[in-house]
Parts: sequence; structure tokens; C-alpha cells
Amino acid sequence: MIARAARMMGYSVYFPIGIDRNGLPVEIYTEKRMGVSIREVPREEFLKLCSEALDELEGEMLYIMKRLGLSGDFEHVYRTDSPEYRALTQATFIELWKRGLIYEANRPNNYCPVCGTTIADAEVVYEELPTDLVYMRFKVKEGGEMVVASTRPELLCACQAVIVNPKDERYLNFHGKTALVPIYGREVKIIPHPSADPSFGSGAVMVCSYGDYEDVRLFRELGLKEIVAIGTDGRMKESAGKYAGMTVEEARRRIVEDLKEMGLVVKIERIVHRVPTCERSKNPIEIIPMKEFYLKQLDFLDELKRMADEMEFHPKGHKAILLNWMDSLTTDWPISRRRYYGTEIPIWYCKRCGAPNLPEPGNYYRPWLEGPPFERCWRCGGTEFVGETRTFDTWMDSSISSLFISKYKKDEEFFSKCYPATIRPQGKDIVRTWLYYSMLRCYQLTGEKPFRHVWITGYGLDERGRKMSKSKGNVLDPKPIIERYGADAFRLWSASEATLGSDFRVSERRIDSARKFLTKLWNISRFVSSFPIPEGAEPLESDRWILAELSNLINESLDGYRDFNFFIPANRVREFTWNLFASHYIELVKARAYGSGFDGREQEAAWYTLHEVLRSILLLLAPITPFITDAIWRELYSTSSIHLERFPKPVWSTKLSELTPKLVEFNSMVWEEKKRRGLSLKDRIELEVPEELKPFERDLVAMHNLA
RNA sequence: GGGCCGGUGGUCUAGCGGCAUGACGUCGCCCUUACGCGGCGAAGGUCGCAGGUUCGAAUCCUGCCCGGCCCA
Repeated sequence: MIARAARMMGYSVYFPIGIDRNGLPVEIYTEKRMGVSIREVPREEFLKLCSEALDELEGEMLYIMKRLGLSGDFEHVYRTDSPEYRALTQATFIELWKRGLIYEANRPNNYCPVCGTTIADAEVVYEELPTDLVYMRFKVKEGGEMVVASTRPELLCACQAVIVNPKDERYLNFHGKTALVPIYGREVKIIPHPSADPSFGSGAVMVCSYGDYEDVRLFRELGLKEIVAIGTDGRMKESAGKYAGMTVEEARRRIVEDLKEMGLVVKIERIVHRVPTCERSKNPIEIIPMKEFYLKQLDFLDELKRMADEMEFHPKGHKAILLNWMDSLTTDWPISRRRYYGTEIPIWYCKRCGAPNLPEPGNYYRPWLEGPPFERCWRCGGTEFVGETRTFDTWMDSSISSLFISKYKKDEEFFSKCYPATIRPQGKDIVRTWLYYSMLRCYQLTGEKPFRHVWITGYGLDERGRKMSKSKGNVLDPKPIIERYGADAFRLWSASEATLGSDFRVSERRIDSARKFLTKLWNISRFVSSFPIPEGAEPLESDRWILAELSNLINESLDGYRDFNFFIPANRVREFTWNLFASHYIELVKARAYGSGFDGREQEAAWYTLHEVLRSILLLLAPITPFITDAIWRELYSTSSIHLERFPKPVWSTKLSELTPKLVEFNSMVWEEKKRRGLSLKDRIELEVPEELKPFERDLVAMHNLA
């Protein structure tokens, strides 16, 4: 709709179609679909399976896009997993590496044991889950004991401190004393710290590496020494003692049993707790220190916020989602992933000195499979290398789509014309990823914003108002719906269901009512088409009235189109067409159009106006319902497509629209009166036309058979 | 705990300072020569709650309640 509307506003439109094929979701889908595990199948074979699964999905997607009438360039579909695209991702990495924006660091990170990889904060989703809050007895070395509550008792082995709120009177005399960690017997300090909430649990909190981000912060702040409790396989490490090798859940269960036996459990409370989970696998994540590559982002936030001000948001309010996200960032972006189906990190390490060696940008490199395109290590001159096996976060690819489509580093002239892109359409759920990362990466590479307008839609909700998601299984397959109701009905429904940016409920009944409007439009066209199209005519007063309303309609619709808010034209055109044009105007001029009681000049005026209004309605609807409008257009008005036309202009005076309420009211009054008297609508009735409506008198008399 | 968005007839939705918009559904009547996938009409609302500003508030302000999303 955006592309079609822009074209009708006179812009030359470039609408590339791209399929994002990288990343975790693909791998997880493939594992399920093909019944394999990424860890059991050789890498090359797994990649092949992914690629096959993707081809299937892509075929389906492209079919739906075409069937829906997307007016993009299907001749040149691009894919983010093509060698050209990946070469660009790698080239931009190499460029940023050279500029020192990328570094490797070992720090606690979100780790999904199921996916087997580090993930970024943007990929973490919080889930309310029931959890046991275990109240445990800790002996105090200096005498006495205290109760510590935790949802993660299996992390006792990594406990390095106990904190209490400084104002919490229960623990005043424990400040600075030493607690003994149950089972492990390690001595840890009892530290007063404001982040302990006296109202949660016992008010005493154990600080472990790492139960949550708070722990990470406290370890840093208090200078504690981290103990790695959980390994990348999701199992307890040696530091857990007898629990080593168990899964986290198993260890938790066993350690609680043991504590109970030792009489150290005071009570267990069932609570609902916010648990960070992996957006892809839906499993709880662990915070595990790992060595990963990072792209600097914190240093750029001020500039990015300034850039956000230069971009126009549709709707305006959704810029806040982006700014909120920027404000919540506290670490740089971890960009390396321990997965297979993604763009490879183009690095070979020197076997002799370990130095990372990067190739020249421009080609697509697969270091896990191929040798390096150079002979010697830049640092020590070594000649043997080992390739990096990790891949990039998929957003490293997706975030530069606006560079790829504008032929960045490939075609200077084209790039200078097409970058920044005019508009980025996307859902509000990927503001923190696609939108944010695009801004970050494109700014770092070009110093410019990636696009001028950002167009953000809401979520699709199911009939009960829940957000649709693949994991909840409440997603609707658009294919059968399009087949049942038609693409135009589906498009019209999607445009008129909710205003831009707000969530919309998917209901078949409503899609069906959009279809009914198209039938109505079809029938209106059939009626209008039964009259010739006069070259020109002198409109009568009632003709000028509907033309006045038409001017209003055009103005309002174009306002909507300029904001790319299709809700406005979709609903305004529907209302105008059904409730004014069909109900009132067509009825008003039917007699005149048929020529009964009017002369030829007057008849032609009606014909002219009917066609003029229909023509405008079709043009105004063309971006929203391209198929039916084009069919009618070619039948009636042209041998060429409606999609080559421009929007109509509001050339008629809008003055007479003042009379609309009076006219509508009068017609209703007559219909009601006839009904009241048990008259047929054809029957004669004695009624006076009100003074204001005198200009329409002859049409009104004919319409209602007034005496 | 903080932020954002929303709360309007049975359902959904517009309006965001001046008689409450439209759709779906419900009910009744109607072969009116474009359309019964239709036409006309009707019933149905203390516009989340409580205050305040104003000649006037669904609309602005304050507080609260409920729902959703995001963040800590």
C-alpha cells in the first residue's frame, strides 16, 4: 500500500523484496522439521537442511506476498543468506574492526543452554513463571544464624556474599559479620546494601555468580570473585561439588532435598517470579561468563537519539518505544553466536601467536571450512591458521538491509540516490532489534540515518485479544483466508481494522464485511456503467453537492495517505461510498439519470457526476484494493492500469457540504413517514421540501414521488 | 517499581472542548428496474471510577481502578 500510494502521489518508487533467512529461528525450525539436532549432524549437512527448509518457507512467503498484491520487485528478490549479502555483512564487520569498534571480552552474558549460544539483551523475554522461594538457614560465624531466601538454591556453590538492607532492623547486628554457606561451608561477608528489599523473602539475599543481572552488578560493585557454577551445556560445573554434571533443575531439586535433611530449610514458598527467557527457545536463560565479540553501542547513544529526531515516525508516538529501549541499554552488543546458519565471522587465528587475521572486504568467507586468503600472519609471519567457527547475530545482517538494497560500496551513483531509504515499515515488536540495530550499524558505517520515515504497525491479536505468536500457536495462516475472501477484502480489512500503530484483532467476520463492501462497490459500478460518459457537463445543484462531499473525501484521504495511515482513506471512502454516494446521491438522481422528467442536458449532468465520483472512489481505493479497482477501471475508463494514475484533486467547492446533514435528515424523515403510513417507497406522499433544500427540489420530488 | 498505550451501546471502532461516528451482531418491515453479499427503520450508551478547570468535557488537568505492551 505504501508503494502504491507513493506512486499515485507522483513519486518514483523502488520497492525491493527481501527474505531474511539467517539465524536461530531457522535452525530451531529445521531441527524440529527435519527431526535432527544441530549437535549431532555435521555442520555442512546441517546447513544444507536449513537451506532446504528455508526454500520451502520462502516459496510460501513469496506466494503470499504476490497473492496479496505487494507491488515490489519480485524479479530481483534478495536473500540475507546469499554470498553477496553475507559478503557485505562481513565487509562491514571488517571495516568496523579496523576502526576499533569491535572488541572481544569475557564477561557474564545471556546464554541459552538449549540454543547453545550467547544472546543479546534484545533477544531476552521476561516470563512470569511459578517458582519455589526457598528459605535457608545460614550459620553466622560470630554466633547465631540468619535465614536467606532464594529461588536459586543450586547456586549456593557460587554464593560470595549475603546482603541485607541497611535499614532492616532484623539484621542490624549482623552487618560486617560472616555467614557460612550451607553444604559448602565457605565464609562470606554479610554486607548492608540498599538493593536488598526487606519485604521480599526474608530480607536477606545471597549474591551468586550469576542468578540475575542484579548479581552481575553487585559482583562488579562489591569486587567479588566470580565462581562459575553452570557450564555452557546447562549442567553444574565442578564448583558445585557433588552436584556437578546435573542439570540446573536436577541440582536444584537435590540440593533442596539435602538441605531439608540437614534441617536447614525453614520453609518453601510458591511465588510467581519474572524469569528471563530466550526469545527463540522460550527456555530460561543463564548468565554465564563467556568470551564473545562485542560491537560498541553505548558510545553512540547520544548521536543515535539525535538521529531519531531527524526521522519521522508514523505514528509519532511510537518513537518512545525506541527511546525507552536506548535508555535501558547498559552493555555493548554481543555479536558472536555459537550457531551454524548465519554469516561467518571472517577471522583466522595464527596458530603460532594467536593473532586474529582478517581478510580483505568484498568476498564471502567461511573460515570454518576454507583456508585464509593470505599467506602470513600480520604479526608474527606465521603460516598456519585456524578458522573462527562462530557466526554473527542475525541482526548483524538484517541491520544493513538498507545498505544492501541501495548498493552500498557497489554502485556509488545508485547509492547516493537511494540512501537514506525513504521509509522503513515494520512491526513495533522489532523496534529494539531491527529498527535500533539498523540505526546503529548504518550510522557507524555512513554517518547518516538509514531512512527518513519509520512506519510502525501494531500486533495482530487473536479473537481473545492475545498477541499472536508462533509459540502460542494462535497464529492464523493467511493463505486460506486470502483464498476464501480474496486479497482485496483482506487488504481492505487490514487497512480499516485499526489505526496505524495500534494492535488489531483478527476476526473472520470482519474480513467478510470488508468483502461485502467490495460487492457493493462492484454493484455501484455496474449501475454507473449503464450510463454513457459525457465529455463534460454543467452539474446541477445536487450534483455539486456530492462533488463538494467528494472534495472533502479527497482532502481527508490524501491527508491519511501522506501519513501512510491507510486507516483514514479506507474508512472514509467506505463511509462516503456506502452512506452518502449510494444511499443518498444515487437515489437522488436515479430518475434524472434514466431521463424521466428531465431534459438531456440535466440527464448528462447526472451521468457526468456519477462517473466523476466513481472514478475518484476507484483512484482513492486503488492502493488499498488494487485488484478490483483496476478491473473496474479498465472496464470503464482506460485501456491501461489504474496503478499508473495519480490521485484525484479536490477541485470542487466544498461549500454545499454544509447541506449534507439537512439532506440526510430529510430523506430519513420521508422514508420513516412512508413506513409509518404503510406506504411503499414508490407511493406518492404530500410533503414540503424544506427551504434550505429547495435547490435540490426537482431531484427530491422525483426521488420520493413528492406531491 | 518505572514508562508507554488503551478502557466509548452485546462485540469492535471513530471522535480528543460544543447535539456521541461507523461497522458487526440483534429485532421489525420491504421484490424501491446497481446490489437480499441489498434497502429502510428500531432497540441498545451514567463515553472505566472520583474529583477539578470551563458557559460547556468522552474530549483538558489531578488522583485512582482495570487491561495490554515494554523496561528495571
